[in-house]
Amino acid sequence: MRKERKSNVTIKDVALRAGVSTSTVGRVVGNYGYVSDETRKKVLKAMREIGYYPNAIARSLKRRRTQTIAYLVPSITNPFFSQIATSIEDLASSHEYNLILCNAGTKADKLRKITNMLLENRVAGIIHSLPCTDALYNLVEVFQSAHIPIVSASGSRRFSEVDRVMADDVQGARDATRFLLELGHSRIALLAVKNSTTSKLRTKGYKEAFQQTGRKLHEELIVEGPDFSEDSGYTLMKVLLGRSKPPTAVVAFNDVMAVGAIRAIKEEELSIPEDISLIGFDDTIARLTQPPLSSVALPMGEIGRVAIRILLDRIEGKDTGEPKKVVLKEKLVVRDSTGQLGTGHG
Amino acid sequence: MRKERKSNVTIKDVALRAGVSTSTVGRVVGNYGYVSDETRKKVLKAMREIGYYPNAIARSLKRRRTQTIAYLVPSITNPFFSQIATSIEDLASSHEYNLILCNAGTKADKLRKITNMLLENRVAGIIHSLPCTDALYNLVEVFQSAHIPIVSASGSRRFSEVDRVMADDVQGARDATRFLLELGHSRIALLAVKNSTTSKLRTKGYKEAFQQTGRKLHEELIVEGPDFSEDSGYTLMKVLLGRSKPPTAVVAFNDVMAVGAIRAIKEEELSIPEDISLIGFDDTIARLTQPPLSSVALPMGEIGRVAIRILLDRIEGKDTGEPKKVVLKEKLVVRDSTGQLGTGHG
DNA sequence: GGGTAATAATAAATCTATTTATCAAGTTGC
DNA sequence: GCAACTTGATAAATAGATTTATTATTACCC
Repeated sequence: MRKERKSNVTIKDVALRAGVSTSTVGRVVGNYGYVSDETRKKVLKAMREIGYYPNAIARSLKRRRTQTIAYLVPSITNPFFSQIATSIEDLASSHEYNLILCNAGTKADKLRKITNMLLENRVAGIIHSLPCTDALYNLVEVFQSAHIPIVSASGSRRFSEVDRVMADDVQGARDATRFLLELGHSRIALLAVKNSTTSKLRTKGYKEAFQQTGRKLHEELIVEGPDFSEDSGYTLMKVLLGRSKPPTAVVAFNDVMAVGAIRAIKEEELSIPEDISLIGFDDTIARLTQPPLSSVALPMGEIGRVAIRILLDRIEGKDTGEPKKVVLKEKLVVRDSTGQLGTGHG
Repeated sequence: MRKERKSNVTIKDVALRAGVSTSTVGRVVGNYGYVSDETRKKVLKAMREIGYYPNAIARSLKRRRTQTIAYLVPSITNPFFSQIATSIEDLASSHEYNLILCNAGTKADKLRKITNMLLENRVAGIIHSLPCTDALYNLVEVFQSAHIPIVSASGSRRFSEVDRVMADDVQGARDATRFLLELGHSRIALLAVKNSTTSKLRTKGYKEAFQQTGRKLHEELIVEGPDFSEDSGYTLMKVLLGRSKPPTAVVAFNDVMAVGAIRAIKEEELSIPEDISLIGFDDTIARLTQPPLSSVALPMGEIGRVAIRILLDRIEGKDTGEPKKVVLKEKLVVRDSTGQLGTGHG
């Protein structure tokens, strides 16, 4: 014989059962105002007995705010975003906020629809990792004028009126390149990607490393692929290896492209790191490659945590200052794909 | 000079502007009852002019139901779950439902907290991919008695009163094993995992393949690791290769363990597939291994789609029948890690 | 004991959209 | 011409919790 838990038990029923007014029950539930210990006990007992749990909808309506925030991503299957999502969810949940996850995809229509949905649902704030598009412009404008805070977590950097948290791609690429330079390499290739803001920043960091160490930069070793795929990495690496003066080290835009590069290198019967050193970016599948790949890890967890903290401060009015811009360090994780120049037999 | 979009524009303001009653506006927005074309136009015009968008909270309160469903997973970073999440989100969104994503982790407390949160927020239904635990029992019981539909999407199979959608692990493992048997292998190892229901089912399928083809099963080639990690795969494979009669083919519980196995095999200077054929499960990173791994693909997208369809039918009362159990086919994707027995030089 | 303050509890208003009951006006039927 | 019906719009009740204004009670001090 189990207790039937009806969803329509209200504060009124509790009040009736406890023999007090609804407002008194409200004060017990909401933990505000004056309630004597005796009354509180009575009320709590009644609540347990009839299986009451508060209605968040009604509460939101009255309070004119919800405990819901949204996180918008291009694609949740991308581990980069899902890790940010995890850390956001974690902190949000411990502050009693619910997270709506929105897969915005790449179509403008979808994002417009999501924008409306979030407005109608009166979300308390949003975090996004979206690239700059017209639909994002629209979203930012609409939420700004509705005074709902927005934070970009490794999303578009273009809106100076929005709080932004991002990884320092320049520094990450610089560190990776310097590491290779210090190992004695100077013919260091960069596998980049066309039309990518991040790629441009990493290229900048790559160049800075040469400047800072006073070493000669070989412009022709910067090659650009059409996308972030393994194939792209493979093709670029093939081209480099086909040249009369191939590189002795390579920085790839991400781990997946690095995997493509590994395939190309092995096909030419060269070995890593003896003949060629290789560094990836993202540190997602780097542990699993053969040999395990040195890779620049992005602080996904930290990006999410900082973003949600800023957002909560904005929501709760603890921070009314100017829009923030937080830049977080990237960190090179050294594994077995990088080695001193000249240890090879090439 | 941009139009200030205030969040507190109500149906009342629209009514005032259009010169009609609030109920009339309500009928236009909600698209019910009698409204003359002329009046409708007037109202729509007023809505546009003052930037009105309906308040989903108030609507939910009155209608006594929300357009929100929840998807519960152990960890969203796992690509298996994030792919299911994507397909759920997709269909939910096109049916005007919002998705709350809940990372339940492994702690019972967290799931209990989520359970309460979802109840308080009056979600219309939930889908989960959670393993069987006490906290899940509690969740199922609570939602059942509140008459909120639940669907298990590749989660616990134990609740016969809940709709369940799952992949056919027996069939997947059977097909993979048969494929190897047909290539001439008979010493086929299985890298399993302790205390895993899925592992037990795959072991069953593995055994069935031998029975069906009338081939001799080597019990000693079924080995169990403590978890699903790469290390676990590596260690198990090392043990197998150390034996006097090592296997000529291996079925690994998942792709990550297969990567571990690859590492072990290469360490012994053996090659794939010449000396040893290898099949993984999940088809997540299989494209990226060296050589590209043959792997049993699970129908994540289909699982999500079927689950959300069932859930929506339950929510909208279109399906009031007995709990369903839908079993979906797994599909072996053949790449380069599998070959005919005896082509090797071992 | 009267006056002030602090404490407890209540009644009633509020939040916004939906929906029912109601009313007014116009149409049809006999 | 009056009842019955359809159409179009309105007023008011409703959903469930919060909050303000209000009343009742107790405590304390001179």
